[in-house]
Amino acid sequence: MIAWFADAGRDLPWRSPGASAWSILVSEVMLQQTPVVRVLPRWLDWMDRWPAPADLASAPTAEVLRAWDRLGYPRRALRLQQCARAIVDEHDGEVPRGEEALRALPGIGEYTAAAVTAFAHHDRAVVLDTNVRRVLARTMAGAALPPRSLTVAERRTATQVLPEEPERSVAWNQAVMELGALVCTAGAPRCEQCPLAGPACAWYSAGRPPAAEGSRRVQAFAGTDRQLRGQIMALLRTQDRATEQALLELDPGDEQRVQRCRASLVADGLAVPDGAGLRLP
DNA sequence: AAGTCGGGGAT
DNA sequence: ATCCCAGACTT
Repeated sequence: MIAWFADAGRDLPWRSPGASAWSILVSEVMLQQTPVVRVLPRWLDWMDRWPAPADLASAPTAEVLRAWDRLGYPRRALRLQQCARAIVDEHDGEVPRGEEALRALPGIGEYTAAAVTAFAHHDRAVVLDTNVRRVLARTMAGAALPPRSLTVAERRTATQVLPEEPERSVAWNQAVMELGALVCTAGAPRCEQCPLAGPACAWYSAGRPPAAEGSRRVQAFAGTDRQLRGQIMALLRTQDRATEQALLELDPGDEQRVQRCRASLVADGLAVPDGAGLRLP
């Protein structure tokens, strides 16, 4: 796996030897539910503009939200700035070491704390993202896809296969994630390119049986509050403010929905009232 | 354990 | 149209 990564791994800027712990943390937050190709340009601009936690901490929040652009889930941008402020206030401006201290930061959950521990501090940590879960589900459990939510069995397996030696554990984490992203993909896995194709993979050995028919039942997007909230945020990013008229035009048929979304954005701190309209905080 | 929260490219 | 993406947080 580690040899495969050395040969096939992507050359991403947050993996360069000169990348700071903060820049790696920023990349991990941006990559939460957002593909690499879309994060790349935003991350480059972001790090050029706010290279250290103190820079982001003192930036106008409206500019932070604009720089976040269309990465999605803009609450992540808000939390990232809160994270920067917490690092400045509580950790002397340095990304803290240790999963417990990292998890106490806004927007840093189990996965990101482990990823920063491994990739920024080069300490041993059980990194379990969607890619690792899928690779382990196939190779170890013989299943086409991992369970819907993270289970204790998955944590146990991931801990079991993680190399003891810290440097190797970091390389392993990086390699398994990359394998899941490039080869052991959700849709059409490229088993012919996989170093684990064969006895090393239970799913491959079993003839790649299809996933059980579990209705994933993901929330639809068109017509939801999520979509309208996104449209409102897009409006606020490009124009300085949005009038009530402009907001209502986003969904002329449902004023209730517009008002509901407007109120929820204010409640989330993503927008502030501006007369009857809205503006960025 | 289930819901909510963006957005875009692939299928 | 549906799926999927280096998840976090609330209920």
